[in-house]
Amino acid sequence: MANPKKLQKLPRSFYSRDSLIVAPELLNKVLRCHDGRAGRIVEVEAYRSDDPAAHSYRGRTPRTEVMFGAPGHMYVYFTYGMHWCANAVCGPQGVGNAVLIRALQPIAGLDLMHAARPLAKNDRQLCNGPACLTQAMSITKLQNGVDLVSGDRYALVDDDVPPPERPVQTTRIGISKAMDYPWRWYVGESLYVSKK
DNA sequence: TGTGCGATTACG
DNA sequence: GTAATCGCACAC
Repeated sequence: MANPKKLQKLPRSFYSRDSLIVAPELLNKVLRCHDGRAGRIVEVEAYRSDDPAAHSYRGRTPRTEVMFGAPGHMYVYFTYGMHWCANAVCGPQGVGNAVLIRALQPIAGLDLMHAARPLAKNDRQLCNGPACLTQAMSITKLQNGVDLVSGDRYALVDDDVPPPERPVQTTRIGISKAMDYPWRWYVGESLYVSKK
């Protein structure tokens, strides 16, 4: 990492704000696994309970229980019969905000990532999509609800690389509702985003 | 109890 | 362009 001596977990207060605020600030933060795997967040999308595209839009259900829980926890959902996607729960508890992590630039433990995701033909294909990065980082339903602040298996950390001054902002990918909301952000210079 | 559909990916 | 694949949410 850029500054190994300055690594601090994002505090609970970071997550307790609206996901529209948190999402662009998560760019360039680091998702770290206890076994050494780590990747820099280069693409995110915000979801909210007043947002027709959000899982939380129709209220609390068994699936979205974590999304309505305390901020700073990981909301992992299953989709298309085979894929897992990871979010950071944001906003006040009970509201249903989250930020979907859509792509990482792998920065450590790349050998372990390749082992966990053998279909990736190169480093760029390890984490360039929401379901790709969960494979590379071994995130499944077992991680649904883990605490990113006080837990020791997965954490989001700040290594003093600031978010980009001018992140690229676009509409979100792969949704069929609220398609006009410009709630996707990515690092424009990054080679590791899912789509440009 | 039944059914349509994904916050996707990989391959032809 | 499209098959793969299954749990969930909601209709019946």
